[in-house]
Amino acid sequence: MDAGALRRRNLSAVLDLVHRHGGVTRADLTRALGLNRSTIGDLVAVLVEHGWVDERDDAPRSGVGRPSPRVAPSDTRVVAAVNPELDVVDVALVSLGGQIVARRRVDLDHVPTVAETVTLTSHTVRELAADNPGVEVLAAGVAVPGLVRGRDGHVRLAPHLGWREEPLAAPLSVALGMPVAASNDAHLGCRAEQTFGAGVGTGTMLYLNGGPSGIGGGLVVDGRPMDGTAGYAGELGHLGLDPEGPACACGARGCLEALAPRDALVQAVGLEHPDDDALEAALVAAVADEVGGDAARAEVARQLRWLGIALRGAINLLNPERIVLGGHLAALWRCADESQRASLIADALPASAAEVTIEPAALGSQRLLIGAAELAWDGLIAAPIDAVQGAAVATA
Amino acid sequence: MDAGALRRRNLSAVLDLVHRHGGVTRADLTRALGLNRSTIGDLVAVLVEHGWVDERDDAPRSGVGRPSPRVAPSDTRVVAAVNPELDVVDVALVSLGGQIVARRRVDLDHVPTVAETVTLTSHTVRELAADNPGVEVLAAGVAVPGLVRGRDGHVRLAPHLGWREEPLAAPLSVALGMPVAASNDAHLGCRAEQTFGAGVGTGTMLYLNGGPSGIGGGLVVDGRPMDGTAGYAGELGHLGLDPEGPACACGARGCLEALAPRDALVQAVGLEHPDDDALEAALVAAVADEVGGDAARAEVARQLRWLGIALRGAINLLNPERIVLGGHLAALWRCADESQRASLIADALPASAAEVTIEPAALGSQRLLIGAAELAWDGLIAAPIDAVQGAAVATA
DNA sequence: ATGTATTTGTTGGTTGACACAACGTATCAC
DNA sequence: GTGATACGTTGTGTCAACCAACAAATACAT
Repeated sequence: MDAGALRRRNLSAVLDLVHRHGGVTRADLTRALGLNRSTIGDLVAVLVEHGWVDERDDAPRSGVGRPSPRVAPSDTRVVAAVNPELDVVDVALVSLGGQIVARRRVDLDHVPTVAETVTLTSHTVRELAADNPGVEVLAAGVAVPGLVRGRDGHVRLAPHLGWREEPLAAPLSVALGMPVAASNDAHLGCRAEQTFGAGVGTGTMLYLNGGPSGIGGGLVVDGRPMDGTAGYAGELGHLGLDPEGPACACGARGCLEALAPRDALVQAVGLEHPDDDALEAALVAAVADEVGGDAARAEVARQLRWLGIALRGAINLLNPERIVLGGHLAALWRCADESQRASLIADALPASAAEVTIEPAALGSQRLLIGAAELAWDGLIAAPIDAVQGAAVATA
Repeated sequence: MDAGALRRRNLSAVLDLVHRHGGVTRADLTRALGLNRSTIGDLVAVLVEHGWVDERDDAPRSGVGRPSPRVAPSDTRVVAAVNPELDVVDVALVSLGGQIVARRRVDLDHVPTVAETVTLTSHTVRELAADNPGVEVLAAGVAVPGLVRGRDGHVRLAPHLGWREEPLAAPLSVALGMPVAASNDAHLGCRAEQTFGAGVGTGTMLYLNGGPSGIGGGLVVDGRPMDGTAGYAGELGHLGLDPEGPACACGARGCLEALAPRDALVQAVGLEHPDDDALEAALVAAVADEVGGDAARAEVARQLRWLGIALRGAINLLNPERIVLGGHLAALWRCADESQRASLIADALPASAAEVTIEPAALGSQRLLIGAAELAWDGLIAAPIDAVQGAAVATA
């Protein structure tokens, strides 16, 4: 590593801290990075000069001494976040600091193709940029419900959307004129929760998301997202738990996904196409209903049992610090009683079980877009100076 | 990160390359690290000056141009590696470069206590050092068959040895007068295979070891050992595969360890207390025996099926580049036919399954000691200059 | 044998990033 | 106000890595 790389690394570390905390004082930066005050001053000055951050005098007073200015993320630099789904393409502009600046859900009466997704996204990003004068869109990230090769953002298989072996990041990058990265939606949900949600500050974390099309997940190891060799890690839905269990869409038997499907919960509460919030509310109500809640209670207990077996394996394998549950798995968690919650990890090895905490996801429906934005920010935060000089920048 | 840290990092990177390859040319170092020739020259000079490496003219000639001297690890700097087991304390001195310089197995007629292990180790290390004049023993690493808290080398539980909540690294460090680290034996086997064995060069790797006391394992993520939050990761033996399966020593049901025990293979071939090599040979012979091999074939097939279900889950969860099998799991692999080998990963998601290769472990009975030595080298390689100035050094 | 191309080590000077010390400045407590 | 505290600012110093020019050692062609 040469001296230039050292500078890039430190600039990157400062920008990353500002991003994660949505603004920190210079004094905080000095403490967090262990660098000299004058060096921090210099680094911040470079970032200000390049337009990444602003210095403001609105930091909370923390005691005696000269107050330290707050280094705040620029509110004009944004990235685009995209999430194609069954009947909608969800697009947002997300600022440094992880705030959604603008969002538009483009409803469709059919499942989008890749080509449609590219053109729709491209139009929508331009519209959003036009509606928000002054913002610069620097890069884009896509959350895809399926297996995505991380290296080049190529979609291997998105069964839900009917996509198979389709390049996605490359054509979208051409259409938008900016760098584009794509990844699996659950991975990005995991990233979002780890950066801004229920997993803030954790080193090793496991995220499981239950959705209509199955159970996906993501892993964070030593504070960094772990995507596996090609980007396909985190498929917790396909842990084999019961050789005699029901057949799974993946071809095997007794996967967690087949044993704890969202549909079964929806049926148990008698709703049609509820969103996650509605399902959770109905489930909590049904479980609390002493008279008519038997079916719901039974299904919840059944799914919690399988979830516990899956978590046992994952905890023993990974010794995580935290497990974050999203989607219908969060709903299960919320309507479980204390003993059910305890039994979720009861069968794991005690040493590992003692250190793990389980939390429901915190970011709700913004999760995937924030995660996709994180993916887009990656390259920019890693090399903030090169990025400004080198990248194609779309300005409204 | 300041300039001093940069220097330390680069020194450390050079020393690490020399360690992993047992010697590299200066030209190789410039290519691998991307630093200037003069910088590499400087870094190597510092390491030579501090006694970590020697420069020799015995590099293989690689073509035209001035030959580059070989930077070889010092053969006098060693660490101690220790592996307490049921009826033996195995101790070795391991050089930079991963070579076992000296080894002594201290046989016992009983299971050693922690206190015995400490005194036996301490004596044996001094003896080995005395037998090898000139070597400096700089640190020690212990491979423990049980759960070890990585932070402080405290043994949470080693059922095999009857140890429970016993400090180990701390008293041994006092006895030896040098830094001591301890970790789980399967973790260290994993490290050894990843550094010098069947996993060299892999980014994400999974290691499973089958032994008389169960199935353990280790993980490597992005080229670095992944120990989990407290050091208990890698317990692949306790993936729950069958809710109706046999009870496991851990208290749960249907763990891989309970479904594919070494004992069952030993029984199937009718041996008593064979070592891994003997078991493997007998198993291969029995499976090839058309007349009398039915019992062995059946048990091998049964265990391979369960191993496949476990690997399915692990592959889907981690998308590893390589899976390394040790102990009786390697024996299973060696006597499996092509179709059985293929079916091991057949049920995993195709995208992940396509990228993974399975290999039997390569380092045999040296694995644990080499891994324990790696643990000891960690701190020294991370800060080679500070280590020499600061550490207590035992000289023969 | 000789010369040329190629690769690498060596040397002295230069650049750049961060540290340090001294000083200036803004707040709090009294 | 006054002192204590904490922090930003400025100029100087140090150290690590780079660079360019040169020297050395090999392979290969003639």
